[in-house]
Amino acid sequence: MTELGRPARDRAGELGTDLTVGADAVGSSLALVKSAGRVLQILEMFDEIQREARVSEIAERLNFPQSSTSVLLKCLAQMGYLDYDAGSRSFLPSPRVALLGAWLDKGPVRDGSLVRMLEHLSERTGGTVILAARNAIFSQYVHVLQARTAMRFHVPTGTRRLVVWSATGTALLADSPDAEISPLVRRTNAEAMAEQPPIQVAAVMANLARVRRDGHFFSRGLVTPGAGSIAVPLPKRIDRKGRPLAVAISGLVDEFERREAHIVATIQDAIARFLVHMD
Amino acid sequence: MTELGRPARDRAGELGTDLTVGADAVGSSLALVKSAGRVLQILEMFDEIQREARVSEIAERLNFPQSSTSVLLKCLAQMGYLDYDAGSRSFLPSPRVALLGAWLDKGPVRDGSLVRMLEHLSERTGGTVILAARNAIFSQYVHVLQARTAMRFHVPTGTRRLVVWSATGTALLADSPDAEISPLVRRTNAEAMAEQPPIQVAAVMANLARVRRDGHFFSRGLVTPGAGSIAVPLPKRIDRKGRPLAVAISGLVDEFERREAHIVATIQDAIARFLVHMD
DNA sequence: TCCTTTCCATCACATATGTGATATTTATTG
DNA sequence: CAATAAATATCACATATGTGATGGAAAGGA
Repeated sequence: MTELGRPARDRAGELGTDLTVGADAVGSSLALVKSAGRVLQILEMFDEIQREARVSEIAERLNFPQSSTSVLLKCLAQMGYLDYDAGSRSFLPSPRVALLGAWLDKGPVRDGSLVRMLEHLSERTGGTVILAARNAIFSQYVHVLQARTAMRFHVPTGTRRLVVWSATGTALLADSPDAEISPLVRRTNAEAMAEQPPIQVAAVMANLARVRRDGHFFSRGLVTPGAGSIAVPLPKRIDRKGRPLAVAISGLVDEFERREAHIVATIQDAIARFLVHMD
Repeated sequence: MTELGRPARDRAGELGTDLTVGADAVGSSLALVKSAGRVLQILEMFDEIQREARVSEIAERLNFPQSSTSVLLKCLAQMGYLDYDAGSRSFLPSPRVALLGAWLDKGPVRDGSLVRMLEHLSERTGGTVILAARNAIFSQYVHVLQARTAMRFHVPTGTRRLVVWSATGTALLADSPDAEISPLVRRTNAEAMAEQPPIQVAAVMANLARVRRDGHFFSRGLVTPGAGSIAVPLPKRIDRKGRPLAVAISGLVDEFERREAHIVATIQDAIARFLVHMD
């Protein structure tokens, strides 16, 4: 049987250690087609470690059984999506995957300036840096740079939060017309009710008002107790199709209380500096 | 130049119509894990059409059963790799996939100048433009721009040719030490013998000598009768890890006979113009 | 509006896939 | 060079997945 409970490394104890924030990433029930999800998890894992890896490491990191991992990797290599180095018995994404999503963005995503901006933010703030996009009723973390501090929240790529009730989600909704909000909240309450107490439209609207007024949104443990997130909507047109994107920095709420102004300034400066040259 | 024997499916009638060149792309026996391959085929298909698509179209293009396609696409959307637009019932890769392979190349692949070069070649020559990388005993077509002419060979992305016996393969091997060739030919004969008569080391070496001397290799129906390909090795360092890549233009062998010098010049000019600024 | 056509979701069975256990291979150590 | 440890491949079964068939929903036409 699969182990649905969180593995031991996730025991968050008392804020004294590495908090792993809930990751419904891709696994479990979300994957109607198991290996479909795994393929992409593997590619995303490489995105994170940026070097070759061997079967055992991949199996361990992603919590796949070793035997399945072995078969899947071999298959991906045969198809030419991974290169296999027999000497080191290690795998690495082939040039073929580099082209997979390339056409999607002629702008900052493709030329790397968006990623550079995220790296810059990571260095400057030390916090967890998150790039989020909307997916149905969720804000999904599309790219995550883990925090550099000793005490940190670990947030896997692919993590999802309710778009109407999270820092990144609020930022993503900043440009949506008011008329869409209320139906969205209803839908959210309908679909995600089991896990959350119902969300109030008024509260969501209040958050939206703030992000629209201030240009950023500070969530004080909106989702994860102890965690603060400062989210900022990215300019439209970052994505080729104009889909909204948002950045957020996450860290300890107490620390972020104090540094709020500075962090906001850092983010906005970074956006201005790194994302100017859009076609 | 000897002409290799080949399976019946390549015997393409009288050259009067659109020849579909054999595509062992990803399907069939190659996919030890069916849906793993399909996921990537889907992403590659979007790369080709560069717009949203609906279930039926995707199923048709890729020859997947509609029911399976439906489930798989829904799953990918749930995981956030595709965006689903309920209005048009269409799917499109999300920004999440744009980042998948981005880290692999800081250079021409990532910033798009490689792709621009390929597009340029497509416009200038009208032929099928192929980017190939090595995968075990194969040269695999990593990116393909279909020809613009009425009479054309259709070559799917993912197609594989023997690296020791194809235009792109010969170009890929140009920088390999001689000592590697003979074992590679033996391995090829061992693994692919059933489909091909044995390949002679001497013939391969002769081809290599030509590509090294001329900087390009013209295959006159080496694999596909009626098709000519002119392949040129790309400079090392295009790929971050220094893996070899090659471009090729394919078309009618008779026409290419005449245009050979011009096409070679066009390719080499394009390489010089588009791929100069490598880090 | 109703009829026709196209497109998609769903079902239940046949089958491909995932997995724990185990064998095999490769690396490490004495 | 054994002997041990680590890593990966393989096997056979349990199970998740793929699929043709079917019905329902949306789009198009009269």
